Amino acid sequence: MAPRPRAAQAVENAYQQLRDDIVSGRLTANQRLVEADLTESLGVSRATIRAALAKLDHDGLIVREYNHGARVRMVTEDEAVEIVQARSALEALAAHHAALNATDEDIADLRAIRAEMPKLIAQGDLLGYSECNSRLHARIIVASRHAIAQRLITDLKAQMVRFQYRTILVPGRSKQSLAEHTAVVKAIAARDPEAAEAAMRHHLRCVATTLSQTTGAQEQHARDARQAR
Amino acid sequence: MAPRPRAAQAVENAYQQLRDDIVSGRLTANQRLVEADLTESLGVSRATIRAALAKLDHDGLIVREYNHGARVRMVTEDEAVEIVQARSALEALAAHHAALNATDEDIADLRAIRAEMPKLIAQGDLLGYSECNSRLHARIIVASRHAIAQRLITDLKAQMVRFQYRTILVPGRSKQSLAEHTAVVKAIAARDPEAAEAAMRHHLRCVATTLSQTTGAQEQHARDARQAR
DNA sequence: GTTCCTAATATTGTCGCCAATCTGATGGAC
DNA sequence: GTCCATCAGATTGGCGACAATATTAGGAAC
Repeated sequence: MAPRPRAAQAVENAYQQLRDDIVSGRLTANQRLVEADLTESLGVSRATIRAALAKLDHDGLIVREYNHGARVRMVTEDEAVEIVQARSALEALAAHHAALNATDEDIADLRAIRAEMPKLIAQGDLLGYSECNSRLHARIIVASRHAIAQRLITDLKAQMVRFQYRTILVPGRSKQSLAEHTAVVKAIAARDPEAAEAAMRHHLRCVATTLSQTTGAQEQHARDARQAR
Repeated sequence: MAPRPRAAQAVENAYQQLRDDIVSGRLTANQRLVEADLTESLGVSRATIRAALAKLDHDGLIVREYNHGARVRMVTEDEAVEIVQARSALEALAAHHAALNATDEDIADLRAIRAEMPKLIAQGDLLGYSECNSRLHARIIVASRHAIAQRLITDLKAQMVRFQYRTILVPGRSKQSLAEHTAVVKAIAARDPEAAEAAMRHHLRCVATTLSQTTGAQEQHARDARQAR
């Protein structure tokens, strides 16, 4: 029952370190991850590196081929769009179930989170808004009581980290986003599954569209950074 | 480019062996998987066992807790229903994209597979029908050209192995299933995304309902087999 | 000059061992 | 008789070394 500090987890540390390096872009796309090198740079054994690589493979952040080692698997813009589409399908499902299963406490929380959003937009704190956005989505999924959807969406979001602030930076997007979120919360509070599902689907379709439109300079940048094995 | 027989992969063998043991039910629910025991029974080293357990964890077939080892994670009926619901959302997405992206060859394949189904039902070969069913679904996903949906659905199906023949055994279900599949193929062939999505959603909703109805004697059996740590 | 074969190197796959941690039991104190 | 501390057994976490495989460089034959 105790929190259990349980520090000094070698694999967890190595995993987090590598994950940060990939997400932050310190490791470029398709870059090879040689286990011996990681052993030296991270100061842990190869078995530990190997376990960490297995977790990164699980997250879809790297690809491993037999006897060929691991390479950084940078998500392309096209894949990001596909991920948002898949999230759309799953979060619509979650919204549906949230409308069916939400408790009064769930709904109070959702309303509280949504109420924060206009303030953050007014302050121009887009980073804070994006974080608030994530919290709202996460809370809806919890309210849905749908464990499978929760797990899948969490996994998908892990692969989207590189794009998490992309859409909200588009001018005018934040206000539209707020309206969409409001509609979702309202439908769940009204315990209308169909409306909640439709509102969430609409919201994420807009996100996908916005994401597609940013596919220009960014894609060029990705090509520049790419390097052969 | 060569197929590369590449046999005698220790981890792959151990993984397949354990996977079969779990799927077939030779390993009961919540049973502990002690690495030392597996080392002896499978005749491979602990590092190999460990890698195999990581893959099984990735598949969701076992759960691993820190310093507590691994236990068999038998999917319950309730979770199976959730998995079908998530598949429904994702396969509806795939059907939508299949209608958008299918080539003439894709459609010809889909029609060919669908044409096999009535024969198998007439012969009473429900196992063959179930296999044909899987092939049709898989072919639709390939035709969708949606890599993310394909990966997620494949992962979900891996967790459903224990229930793969459950629904088709329900009397009268096979004929209904055939009609549903026919509607999906027809909508994709007509390149009507909305209709394809709706048909697939309807089909999997029926599967989920059928699965829920079988939740009785089976669930009792699961409770009996359960054992403490 | 090109191509194919061979060998050297680099990298991953697998193994056995020791340390850290958790579980359960035993024994003493109240 | 009950409860808590201590200790022994069991099990996993982490490490270094060896074997298997792929990549690459070099040289010989045509």
